[in-house]
Amino acid sequence: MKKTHAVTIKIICFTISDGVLAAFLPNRRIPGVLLRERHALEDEVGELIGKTLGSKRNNGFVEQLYSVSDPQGSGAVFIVYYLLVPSDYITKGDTRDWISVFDLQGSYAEDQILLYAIQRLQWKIEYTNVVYSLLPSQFTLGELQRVYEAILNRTLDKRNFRKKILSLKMLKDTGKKKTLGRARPAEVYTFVKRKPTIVEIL
Amino acid sequence: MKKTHAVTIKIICFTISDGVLAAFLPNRRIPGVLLRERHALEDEVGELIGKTLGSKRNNGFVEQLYSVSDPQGSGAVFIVYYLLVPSDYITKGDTRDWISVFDLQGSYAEDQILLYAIQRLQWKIEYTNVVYSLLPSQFTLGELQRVYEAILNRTLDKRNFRKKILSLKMLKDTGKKKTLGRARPAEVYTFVKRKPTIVEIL
DNA sequence: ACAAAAGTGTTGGGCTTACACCCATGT
DNA sequence: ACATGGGTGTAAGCCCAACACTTTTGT
Repeated sequence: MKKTHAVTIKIICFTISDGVLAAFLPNRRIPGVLLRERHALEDEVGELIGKTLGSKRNNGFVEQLYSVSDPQGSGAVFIVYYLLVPSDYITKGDTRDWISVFDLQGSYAEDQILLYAIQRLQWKIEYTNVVYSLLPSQFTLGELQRVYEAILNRTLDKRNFRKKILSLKMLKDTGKKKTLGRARPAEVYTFVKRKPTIVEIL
Repeated sequence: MKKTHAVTIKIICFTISDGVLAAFLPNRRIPGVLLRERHALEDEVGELIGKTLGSKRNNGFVEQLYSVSDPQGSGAVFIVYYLLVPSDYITKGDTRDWISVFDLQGSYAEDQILLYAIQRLQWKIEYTNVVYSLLPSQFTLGELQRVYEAILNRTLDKRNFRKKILSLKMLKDTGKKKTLGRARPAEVYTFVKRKPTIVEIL
């Protein structure tokens, strides 16, 4: 009686593309790889990211969602992660493989997993700084707000947003300014820490 | 090149014993079983609960914590759960295997996992009704409050606690009264739902 | 000059916290 | 009668949500 199992790692890659939260779903499936023998989960996650996104570096935020066994009874185990990458980081894959997640209707098998991943992400950005992994190192408060709005799928009040973010001391003012389009230049900020950090809600 | 792995399910059993949050840790280890081939995770979780606690029924709340691969590089995978059981439900195992969790000092290998499990549990009881699985079907507000205090490891204000709990509409007043020790009899309540439910925080 | 995004304060309501005394029973 | 836990209300502070106008630039 053997007790070994095929273990598959699946990763939902999120990015913000054209101001919209999108997930990488070629053929409408969440990409996965079999965990090789004598390999650690974290290493394989890195492998899979490289394979699907065409990049070896991994500076995005990764979080494990949960593990499930195959409902068909094969005994196969799936371990699901999600990942945040800035859109300019993507070098591989068809643009059409990126699905705007708030369009999906629950009609595909894996949509429940996606919906759960979105919820987890929405919770996470409320009390951590993980959005750093969706932004370039320098950005404006407007750009940051648009990232939050894309993930939360609703508009936010500009003044309240700024008050809250600045009170959390997540950001550092560079003193520089940046002009986008034909409008007043905006103050440029960077994140104090580019590592996942729980920010005090006071 | 085979791609199969030993998958071990581990369960941290929590209970409230003498007003203290305790975990079942025989030999100071988190109990586990190897996942058998062609078996689903949930079934094996039930098995493990029966084996370790000596009961086939499982009416406790179970939640998956996360999965890790063996840091030694063996490729083994561990999937960790935690479970809430009322203390009178336990029929097997030495009383001394139940460790008061706020006594532990991080000196054992698995203490980090335990600390994380406690944190998850603390979060969970703040916005769900899962404490039902630590209580008999009928109980007083005082008993409920002592469960919360045991898990959160701090005292709570009696009046504020009652206001909050009652406003959440988790409980149903039975009209009955129950007297504990030499004191005024207390109103007896039951949970409206004995299934995990997210309660509105308004 | 005008369009477009940046920047800036105040107010009201709701929630959370802190806090002290009387009540009903068992011994 | 006294010890024990049950039961109750109010006030202050804090956080969140709503809301409108001026500023600076590009065209």
